[in-house]
Amino acid sequence: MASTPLLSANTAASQNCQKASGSMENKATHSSFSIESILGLEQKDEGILAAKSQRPWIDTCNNLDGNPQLQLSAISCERPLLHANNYLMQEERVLKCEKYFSITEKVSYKRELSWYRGRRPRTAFTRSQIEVLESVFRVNSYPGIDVREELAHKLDLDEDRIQIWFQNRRAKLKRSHRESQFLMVKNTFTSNLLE
Amino acid sequence: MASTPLLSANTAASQNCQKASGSMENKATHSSFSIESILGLEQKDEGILAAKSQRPWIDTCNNLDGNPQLQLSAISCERPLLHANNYLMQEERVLKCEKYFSITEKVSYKRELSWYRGRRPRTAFTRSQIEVLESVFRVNSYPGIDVREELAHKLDLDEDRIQIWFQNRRAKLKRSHRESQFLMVKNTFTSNLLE
DNA sequence: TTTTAATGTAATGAA
DNA sequence: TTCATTACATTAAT
Repeated sequence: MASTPLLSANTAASQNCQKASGSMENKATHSSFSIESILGLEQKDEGILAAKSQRPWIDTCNNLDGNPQLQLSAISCERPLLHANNYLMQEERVLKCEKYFSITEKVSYKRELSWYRGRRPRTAFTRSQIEVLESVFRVNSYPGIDVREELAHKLDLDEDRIQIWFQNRRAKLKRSHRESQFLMVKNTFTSNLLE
Repeated sequence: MASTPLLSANTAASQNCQKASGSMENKATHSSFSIESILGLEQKDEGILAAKSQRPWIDTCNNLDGNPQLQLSAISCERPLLHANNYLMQEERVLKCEKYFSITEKVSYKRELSWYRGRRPRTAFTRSQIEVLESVFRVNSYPGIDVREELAHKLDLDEDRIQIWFQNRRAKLKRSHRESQFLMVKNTFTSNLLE
């Protein structure tokens, strides 16, 4: 086992490209990588000051405290900075903010945290909601805005949730198709070898 | 919950316009939609001939038996049927299948089970592998594809394992921070009560 | 029992 | 929109 902790690497190659998960081409530059590429590039820009809120679930914070500083600091970091220092600072800020919530407004500690992380709390669809969505998906995997609005109303969900659900569902279908295609090819290939 | 499956809708409005995600204007025509708009458009294309199997560890089954029936029944079910009946049937099939394995090929009954359950056998990282992973994690908890490939090569692991490990490691870090923060809140709260 | 590898999927951003 | 990747909840192996 190589005991070199991979931290002594160096030289060049500071690209941040992400490989397509599941593809096996491009072993290009399998040589070494720089410290900079590990600590990587934090070229995270801040597209702050957007006009309309892209994160409606954060707005609930507005009537809970009069300290915009807290929201900004919590929202501004797109990438949740999980490494040591920044991460802790982040958490502390969230904590301070939490003091401004009343008991009743405080849904749960975890939920607040994810809010201030700037990420929408994960929606848990009910079984019946899934059933309806699936039944619609079977006949139309590309519902227009009208269908989505109708679904949103009938299922008591945001239209955005519907849209995202169909996007993810299409991705899942595509994945499963890829999978079955692969198996077919593989089986054909191996059976050709055997006969 | 509305039990009407939304398939009985009707009349007009068959546009397929996509709303800008995140905007909340234009509630135009929030009325109903036609069957045609649901059934519509099935313009499914298939980007076929994609490369990699999503469950490569199942492929090893090929050289262990000449009974594709077993593989098919095992693979075809996405959710590995964890409830009573199906699960038991599954186990019996695995047992029968196992007769075809030679001693050397038979790793362990449990391992076979997890294969046929469609779940990857749990990877047991060595201590030295963990050490390297941890040392990299300390400086960068979001390694790019280049770093992951490098790690995979040096540690003799699949790149997928590296990726999953970092995902779980990030989740663990988050959890521990949550917990310590929670303790801090509780302590602050109680000490405020006491003074 | 606890820890953690593996899985499924909602959410996000880039192209 | 797709696509890759993330967070997060859950399952299950150790």
